[in-house]
Amino acid sequence: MKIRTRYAPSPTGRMHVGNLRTALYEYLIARHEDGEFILRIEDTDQERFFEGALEIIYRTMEETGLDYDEGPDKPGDCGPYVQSERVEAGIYMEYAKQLVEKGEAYYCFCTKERLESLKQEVAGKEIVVYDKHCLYLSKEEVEANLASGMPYVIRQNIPNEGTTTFVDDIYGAITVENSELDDMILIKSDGYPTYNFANVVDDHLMGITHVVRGNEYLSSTPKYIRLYDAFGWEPPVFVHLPLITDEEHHKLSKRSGHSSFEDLVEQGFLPEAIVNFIALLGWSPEGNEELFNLQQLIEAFDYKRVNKSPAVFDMVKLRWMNGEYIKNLAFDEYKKYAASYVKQIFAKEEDGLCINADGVKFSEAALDKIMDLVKTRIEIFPDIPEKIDFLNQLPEYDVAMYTHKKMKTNSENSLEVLKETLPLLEAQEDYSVDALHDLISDYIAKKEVKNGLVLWPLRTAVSGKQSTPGGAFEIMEILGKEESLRRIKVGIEMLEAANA
RNA sequence: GGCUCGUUGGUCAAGUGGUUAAGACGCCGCCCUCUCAAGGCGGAAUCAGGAGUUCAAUUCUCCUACGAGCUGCCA
Repeated sequence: MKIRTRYAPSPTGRMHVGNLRTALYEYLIARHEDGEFILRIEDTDQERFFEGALEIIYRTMEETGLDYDEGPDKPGDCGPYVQSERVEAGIYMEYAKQLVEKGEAYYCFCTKERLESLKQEVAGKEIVVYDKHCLYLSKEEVEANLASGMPYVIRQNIPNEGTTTFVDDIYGAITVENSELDDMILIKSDGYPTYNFANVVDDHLMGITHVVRGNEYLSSTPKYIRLYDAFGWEPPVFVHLPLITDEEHHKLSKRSGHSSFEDLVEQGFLPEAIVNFIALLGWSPEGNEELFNLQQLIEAFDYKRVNKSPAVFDMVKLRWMNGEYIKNLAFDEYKKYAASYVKQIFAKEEDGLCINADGVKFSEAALDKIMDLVKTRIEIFPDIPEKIDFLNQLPEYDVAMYTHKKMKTNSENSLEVLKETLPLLEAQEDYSVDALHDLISDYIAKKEVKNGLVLWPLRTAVSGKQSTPGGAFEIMEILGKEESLRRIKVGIEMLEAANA
């Protein structure tokens, strides 16, 4: 039989990474076996409905590459794919009534007040166990209540004796006492089904073979099993996933900065890297490889290798992985993301040219060089500005920076090097890296000193920073002759003042 | 409180009744090097605790501890 999985989010906001991983695994399980993957919108909670959430879902599926075969915007044979539309079609009520007729469910007219009175406090928490009060209403009473328009819900009738067992493909056999299972509500008083009910009905009607969902449903799954049994339906394969936590081993929260896919993208992470990273949270491939694109994940994904224990969402490793993806990006692709971060450091932009605080103009080619320099040195795009800010303006730096023990430089020999190279650089027209390299190498060779003795002062003068992406030649090439010379002269003045 | 699930280095994790208990991130060191990265090489670091089964348990069983989830007219 062909595998069919579904991703069934509620449109309540941004897509949480836990949900995204569930969607990913559902997608992967289906695609690995050449099966079908469908999208179903579970908007049965009218209060939590969030305006734009549907668009977020579509966009996220698009950006992550999780294409589905059927969904609200891709009609198939099992529509509609939005639960509120299915409510209008009367689907859930019809099935609920079937259950009532079978005695597997019943109308409940209990008021809020009565339910309140059932509340008990245990260990600081309020819990309600429904007492099946309305199960014992006579048929006449029920008819009369319904006729009078009294509000009602429909509840599942679970016996107080016996046990219910199901087998989860990851966690194995799970058994619970029926007496532990509450008579959960199937149809709410507004006529909408609860998640619990709609899920079972839709999964069956849509031919879902593998139900993949978070661990938090593990302990309520026996109730679903009883629903399948009550209908006489074959239950699907259940695949429950371990949860994802923050560094404190708590459920991911908004505060921790990794709560949603969109947050991550806004922080400068690439969708592909996010997908790759979350795929490895709760699942591992057979080999040692860790970098997988979606296609490779489809091939490698054997859901039997999903593990049981919760996983911490490690931002540090995500950053590393994102850096790997950035390094592997083709330059043109990389440029699309990086350009705005490079441009933002400059004072202004005129006629497509970036102009720095001192009026130095940077060509398109110079910008490309900057981006290239920074490509292997960042993990996320927002890392760029602070690495190249010195290009906008020579920072105020301490002369002490010219003194470097390992380079064997000090303020005296640094001054000497700058003064000696200045005329050479003034005479030089070609400021390409290669040409500068030849020029200075020649000077170094004649002077018979180590590279560092010359290049450290030059790089310092031209950048004013302890560390920079690229070396003296690269920086001079980008700054151009005029600005490079100006900065070297500034260095000479500083050193002369210090040595005086 | 009850129920359910989980526990291999700081983190992601492989693995098995007998192994020197993989690999990755991070950390540390070395090499390369004009700085920072990248790259290369190396290092420290793990089977929650206790019983039992067994010739042998990280692996099987039980208990304890700890953690998480559920216990909604939320999903």
